[in-house]
Amino acid sequence: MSNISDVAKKAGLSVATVSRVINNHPYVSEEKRQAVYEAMAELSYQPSSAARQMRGQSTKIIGVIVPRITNPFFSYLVDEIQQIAFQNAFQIMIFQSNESSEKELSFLELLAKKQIDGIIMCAVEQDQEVIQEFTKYGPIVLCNERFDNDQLPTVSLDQVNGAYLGVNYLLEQGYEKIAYATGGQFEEAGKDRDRNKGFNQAMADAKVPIKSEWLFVNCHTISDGRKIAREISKMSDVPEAIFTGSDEVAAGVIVEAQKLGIKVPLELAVLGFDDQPLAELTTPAITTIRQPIQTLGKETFNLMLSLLQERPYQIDGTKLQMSLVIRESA
Amino acid sequence: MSNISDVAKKAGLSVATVSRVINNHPYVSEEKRQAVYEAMAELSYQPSSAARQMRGQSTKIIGVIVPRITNPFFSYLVDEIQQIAFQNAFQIMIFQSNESSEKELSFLELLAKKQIDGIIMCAVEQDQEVIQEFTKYGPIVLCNERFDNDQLPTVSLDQVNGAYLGVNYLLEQGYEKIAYATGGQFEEAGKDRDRNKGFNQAMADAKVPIKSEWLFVNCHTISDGRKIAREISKMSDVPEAIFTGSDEVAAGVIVEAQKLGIKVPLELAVLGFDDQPLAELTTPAITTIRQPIQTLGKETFNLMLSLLQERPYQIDGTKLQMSLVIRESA
DNA sequence: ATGAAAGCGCTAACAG
DNA sequence: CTGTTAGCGCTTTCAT
Repeated sequence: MSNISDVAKKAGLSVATVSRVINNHPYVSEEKRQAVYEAMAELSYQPSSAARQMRGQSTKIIGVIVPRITNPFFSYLVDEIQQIAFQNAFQIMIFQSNESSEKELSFLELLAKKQIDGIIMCAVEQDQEVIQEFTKYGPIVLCNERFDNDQLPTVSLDQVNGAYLGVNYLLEQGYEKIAYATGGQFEEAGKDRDRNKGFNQAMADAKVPIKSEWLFVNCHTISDGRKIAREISKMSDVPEAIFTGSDEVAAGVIVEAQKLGIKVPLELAVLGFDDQPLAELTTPAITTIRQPIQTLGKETFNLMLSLLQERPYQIDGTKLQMSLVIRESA
Repeated sequence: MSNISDVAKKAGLSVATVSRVINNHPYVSEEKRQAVYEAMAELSYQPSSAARQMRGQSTKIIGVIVPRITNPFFSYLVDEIQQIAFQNAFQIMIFQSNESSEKELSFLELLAKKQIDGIIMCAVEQDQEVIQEFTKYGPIVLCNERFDNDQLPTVSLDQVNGAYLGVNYLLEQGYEKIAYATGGQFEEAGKDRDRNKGFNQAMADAKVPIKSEWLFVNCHTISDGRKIAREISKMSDVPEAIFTGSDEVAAGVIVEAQKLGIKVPLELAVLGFDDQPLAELTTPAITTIRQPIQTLGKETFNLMLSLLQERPYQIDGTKLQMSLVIRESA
């Protein structure tokens, strides 16, 4: 590997001039600039990123924390972020927090070590104060997660509205006995609180009571969905419809319900969330709430970029709307 | 951020000693070692990775190239690799080549820039010589891809056998009019050539002729699968079964076929590949060839690690067997 | 067993 | 416009 002084020697110039050319500084004559380019090409020179980093420059790497990459919602989100990062000459480093706050902390520390320029958090396990503390090392932006008093730069979708949209649709279809599967604990302040709020609000607006037996917590996977279907099948008072937190859960409910002889949507209407590819694969296909993942990813990265460059950025919220996709399951 | 000399000062020792402690060198008295640890803790000192890299040390980052992370096969593979990388204190950097050889090349160059220690290629777009060239900068291991005369360290599954297994099962079920959807071009030397070989072999062994109209090339997605179903429905001579290159394609075929009134598996048996979660979601559920992704990921990373540490590693091929998972679609 | 000091490759004053 | 030079934080001889 050749270094900057090899290039300088070859071009018959000083390292400073070479450095200036690399960094597109003004005040270099066109003639010498060309000479440097030639020398770089001949030596197939690549500036050492380590050395540049040490000089306090950026790493051109953004960390992205997700709970788990195998969840299609996140793999699509990461895909989007990575595409536009690549266009901007950034690499991204994916971290899976696996709902472990220690793991998350170890990723945050990479920012302190200056191994990455910034972090996009699509999952958060720490308290706000802890995260806030790390912002002094570099920008941290929250993506589709938020704290109630958001001090941190955040791009998020209106989950309250998303849930309201879904539950309200169920209500409009005439369903009143509505079950709900949340990814969190159905707590005031915990995970998925915004969706819970939307659910509560829609039910309250329609003056339909919520039945606590029909509340399923901590549901994320296909097999969680299957479990729900089994539980429902054993109930004496069964719900007519269920609003789930993801298409995967919905798919699980549908598949298992049918195995148990429960007709969907006739005996149990199922509403998904996300609009993942698999939503079209089940029979019946899943009616769901579409989250604009592409725009979400794009806006998040743009916000990160503007923070890095210390220029203002206005998020275009109009493109971040949830929408209802009606198929067959509800 | 405090640096090594802050720690040295605090501990009343030299930077050299601190460095020795950090790197677990011998010849440091237990007493001073403790003093250093204390000072590090008090200052919450983190060695700068940039500085270490510049000293020719490793980055503790492995790059992983996949075609696209949204493909569940790869997201599960990456998940597995990342889990065991984390256990070994490595970070992984995911690159999506999107079937573009320029993109792939730009990732390979990160190895030359010493920004990463090694590369795991789960997709390859370059010629072998090009890749070989980069091995002088660090280890490159192929994962589930291979060249015919493999010079490069490789962990791969027996795709010939996998395909043979599937097609043979179809044959055993009495199907003779068998269609085949490959991810490549059905060429002797191109992509998916091993599976093609398995297909050809199984058909030849059973003395069943291959019909070229029933060969579909370049199929990867659900919508590719749908397209196939539509084409089949228009044929005058229709196949009785189809062997696909992935569960996604199979799912697309199934969903669209049923929409068109073709009964699966009665009128068209469908065989998938991978055993992805979605294989259980369609009606009928997909009969498929299971690839041992977890073991594949683990063996690949272990091989990389051994290369990095320049010690030998024997891949345990017995755990890398394909298997047939019989469900309902064939 | 410990410390002083020489770089690793690069950028950014500073001087011309 | 261009060159000289002092570090960035760390590891590693080479002394002691």
